[in-house]
Amino acid sequence: MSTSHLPLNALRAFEAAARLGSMSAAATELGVTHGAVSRQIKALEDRFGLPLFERHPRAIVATREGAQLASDVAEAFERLQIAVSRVQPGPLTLSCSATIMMRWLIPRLPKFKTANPSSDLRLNISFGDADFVHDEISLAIRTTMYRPPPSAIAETVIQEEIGPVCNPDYAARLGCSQLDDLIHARILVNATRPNAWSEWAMAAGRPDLRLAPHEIYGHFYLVIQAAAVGLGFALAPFILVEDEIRSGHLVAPFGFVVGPHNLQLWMASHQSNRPDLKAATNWLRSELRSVRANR
Amino acid sequence: MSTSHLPLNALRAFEAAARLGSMSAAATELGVTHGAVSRQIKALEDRFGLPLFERHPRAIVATREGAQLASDVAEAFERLQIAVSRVQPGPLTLSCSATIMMRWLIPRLPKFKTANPSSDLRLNISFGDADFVHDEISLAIRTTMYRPPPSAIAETVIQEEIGPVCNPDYAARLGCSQLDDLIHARILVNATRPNAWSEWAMAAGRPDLRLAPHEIYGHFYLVIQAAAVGLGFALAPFILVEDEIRSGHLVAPFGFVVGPHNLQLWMASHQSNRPDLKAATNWLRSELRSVRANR
DNA sequence: GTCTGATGTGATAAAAACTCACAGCAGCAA
DNA sequence: TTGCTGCTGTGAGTTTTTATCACATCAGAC
Repeated sequence: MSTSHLPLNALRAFEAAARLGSMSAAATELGVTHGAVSRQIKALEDRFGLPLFERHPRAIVATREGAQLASDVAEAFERLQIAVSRVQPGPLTLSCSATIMMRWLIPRLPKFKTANPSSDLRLNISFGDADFVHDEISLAIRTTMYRPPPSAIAETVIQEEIGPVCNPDYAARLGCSQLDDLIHARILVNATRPNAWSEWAMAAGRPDLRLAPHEIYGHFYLVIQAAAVGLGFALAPFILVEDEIRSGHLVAPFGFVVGPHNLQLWMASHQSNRPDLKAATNWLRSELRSVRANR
Repeated sequence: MSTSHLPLNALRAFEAAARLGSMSAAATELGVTHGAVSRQIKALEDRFGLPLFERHPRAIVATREGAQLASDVAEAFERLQIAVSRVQPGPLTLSCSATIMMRWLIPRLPKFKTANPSSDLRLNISFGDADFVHDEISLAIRTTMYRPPPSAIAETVIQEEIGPVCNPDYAARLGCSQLDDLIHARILVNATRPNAWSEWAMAAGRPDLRLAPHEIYGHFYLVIQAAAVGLGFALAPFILVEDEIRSGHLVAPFGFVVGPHNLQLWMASHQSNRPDLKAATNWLRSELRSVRANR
């Protein structure tokens, strides 16, 4: 089968189904009905004369050949997309966690827009692994808790500084003269960083300090919000509470210490020639470097 | 533009047109009319909002963006094709020059078929550069006059042995007691190896021997045929005249010497797991190694 | 000046892809 | 068991895309 007669659309439908593990999901992604995807995949299987999926009542599982094909085809489509995006660069897409987005990036966007008036910007909320090609991400802020994917170039920008923060009245009520006072405090925890408190205790030179969690929240900004209204202590990176501390809504009676993680910028390597990406990288790098607790 | 909405068919038409430098040629390759290709490319240009080709009355020339896109897209399609051919291996395709094909490979095919009865074989005539992916070539015989493409793994099999050959009556008439007798002979030349005679003179230890060509032929087998009917001396690799020398239709009064080129096998790297390719490679390697002049 | 070999395009035909609606399947819960 | 759910498969019919055909246009070649 020569290049001239590759069943391109069928391969795309197949790749999506294999990646998502579902024809219906692939159909949604492609903006068609599940029947269309089913037919395309059937046609592909007929053409190859072998099954690409095992059908189970609630799921499809790629066969050995199907999995191999899907992986190879996915890489080829990824390259195609990169090729096209070079000709048609989309908006500059910044990705970071919901919390950094809400508490740090969005408040600074007007400044960014002023500094980069011609930038066509789009925001993407995600944390951890990022698919730079599929999600068309240009630039991401991540911690070294995660490794950059092969399609991205990582650059460490700053060490994360972490510390316990709470409502000023709560701090006054509790009395915060020494770290051990925290034992009597309500400890608020973020589910995505379950070890944060013990990491902090280690960094603060008190690895013996065992603090039992009172509440666990799914998002960092919920933890911070809870702390701000006096429900206890959140353990927060300075970058996420900088504004509240300046405004007096939060206090950090024990200051901040350098934690075990670094903040990185991940740049889409296939977009590294975009001038707007370079500008945005420079701007973010410099803004992030100015985030330092007054410890 | 996300992967889900890449204009795959238009990109394929565009890639073919860019590669062939002509929409009509692309249309032929794709098995459609030139109008279809013209429309696809137009649609692509409209979509990107920029011209991909400069139109000239007799030719199209890719713009800077077009050339970049074509090259990237070509690589992606090449990967797609490799991915598909892994699932659907086509026939085992052997490529060599017309002369090796006619005079060496085809006479030995019955032997090959006996040794590899299950092989589905296809022959491809070409020399010099080979596009292993597009032409679906599995294995090629080439000389070191050419470099293997990145998609192929080269293995040197044997040193080419070259020598002047002619019709036995012609040799008798001329009298061939020493190399200088060639000065009075009619020298036949193959256009694809214009330096062969001087390379041979060098290899034979007589770099001073200048032999003026009398006739130039476009194909090696024409040169050999001309020599066989008594029109003069051909300078031939032993592998191409082995059978004629055995049968007495040609003689090599000055024997053969190791020439400047090696014979190589080029294997399609993306097919290296095919068992039939391994078998064919082994068979060809061993048959080629048995080609040695009795010098 | 005409011919030639290429591409562009309007109208129309063919093919491909898609939708819809329903069927079938097996896990799950009552 | 029985019905419910979430998925995939498929016949019939429709929509959309793509291709063809026939002709137009262009500028260099002869």
